[in-house]
Amino acid sequence: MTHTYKYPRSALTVDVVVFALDEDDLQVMLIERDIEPFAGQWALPGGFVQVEETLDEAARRELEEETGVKNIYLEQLYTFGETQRDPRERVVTVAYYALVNLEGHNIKASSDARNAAWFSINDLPKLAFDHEHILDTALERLRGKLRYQPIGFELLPSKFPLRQLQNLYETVLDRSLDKRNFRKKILSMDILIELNEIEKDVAHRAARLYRFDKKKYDRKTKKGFNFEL
Amino acid sequence: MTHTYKYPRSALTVDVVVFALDEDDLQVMLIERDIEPFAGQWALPGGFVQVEETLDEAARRELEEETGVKNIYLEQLYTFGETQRDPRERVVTVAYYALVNLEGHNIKASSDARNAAWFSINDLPKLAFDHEHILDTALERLRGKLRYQPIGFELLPSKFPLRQLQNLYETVLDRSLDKRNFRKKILSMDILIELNEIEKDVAHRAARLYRFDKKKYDRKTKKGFNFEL
DNA sequence: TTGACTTAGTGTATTTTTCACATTATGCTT
DNA sequence: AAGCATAATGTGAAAAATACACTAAGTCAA
Repeated sequence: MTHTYKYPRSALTVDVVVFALDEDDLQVMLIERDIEPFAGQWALPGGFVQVEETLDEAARRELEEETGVKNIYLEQLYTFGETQRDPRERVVTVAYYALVNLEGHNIKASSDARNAAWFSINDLPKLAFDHEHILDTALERLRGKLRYQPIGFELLPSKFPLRQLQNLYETVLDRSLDKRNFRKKILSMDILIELNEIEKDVAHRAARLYRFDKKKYDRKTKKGFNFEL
Repeated sequence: MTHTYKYPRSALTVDVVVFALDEDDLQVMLIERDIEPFAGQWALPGGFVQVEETLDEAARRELEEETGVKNIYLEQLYTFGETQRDPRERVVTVAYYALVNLEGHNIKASSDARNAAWFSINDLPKLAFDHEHILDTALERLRGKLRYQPIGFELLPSKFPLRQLQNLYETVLDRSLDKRNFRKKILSMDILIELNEIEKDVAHRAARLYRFDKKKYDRKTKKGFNFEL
């Protein structure tokens, strides 16, 4: 069965930039394409939007189908509509970015027939389509957003030592921060719950664990929050 | 002539929220619809994206066609893809927002057969589709962006007294600012050129005029700029 | 021409925030 | 018990934000 329209229509897709945090690097999930165009090259997970689903639904569906990742922080990034971005025909793509923590979620890096894998953003392969451009845009947005919204916690397990949080900021913002000032500032925001729990299985003094208190944060004005650190 | 595809496709449109600054209010341009659905109701300017044009091009084209406004600051806002946002069929819209200055541009508020007009954001009519939601999103974005990017100048004529700039911030952010502190801060940013010119035809002491120095701004890091004022 | 009116233009003291910086504490390992 | 690795903590100086009130300049009208 086919579908006929009076005027030509663009195809509409979603693509998702999934970020996660390694020991010391920001990682992105990529998929090895098995069909043309760009067969064999790495690309962002994504696919066609169906007419009966919203864009967010499409992004989540594609992500789960292709990587097994679900129930994550997902936010629309930008819509890319250059006329020649796909060699076959006009394809407009609504890009999303997602944040996951490597530990909490059971990410099957090759759940599908397709090959999926994490790549450090400092060591990326050549990407299909304009996906490098999309990725750059996502990274810029993540860095920007991290400064005034507490989204970084999405990249961490639910319980974490302050050192890990600082590490996250240092990694994403790509500069080092003073430990005492960092702790002072983040604690003064009063959005963390200090747990009666410490790290396990570390070969040195164990650090206290904290949890992000989303409710507490939501109650605050949000306005003027400043995570510049 | 018709166009046939294997799978059904969403229609793709652009809509533009055009902001301008009145004496004491932020204004939005709206168009009175002459066809169903929502005939007779006010809506954002916009229309279908053609397959051979980019999204930005479509936004500028529609804006000029419907309101005569061109050569303005235009930025993509968000893409709205709820399945039922248009009663006829699935329509995904890429929303933009634009900033113009009322004085500089010759805006024909009813250039087309259609009726176009400015409305204060504090006194809006009922809007067609989900355009109220789009407008709210645009306003939130404008307020947010104003805090760390010097986009406010787009709403002013090229030469302006500091009072007008302050007024802009007060109007958009919806709070009052201290005159001395405002001047101190904005001047310390060193992004304005002080002109050897003063206001004309005012019934009191005339104020000195300034111009935004985009080049100077671009040379600065931009990072960490803070227009919180 | 003068006095009243309107808006422009300016400085300082206080508080708050940011920044730079080094030592002691704790628990594990051998 | 000594050594090692990381956790945890405070203070002083500098910079930025804030609160606040008067004089200057020009227009208008009597």
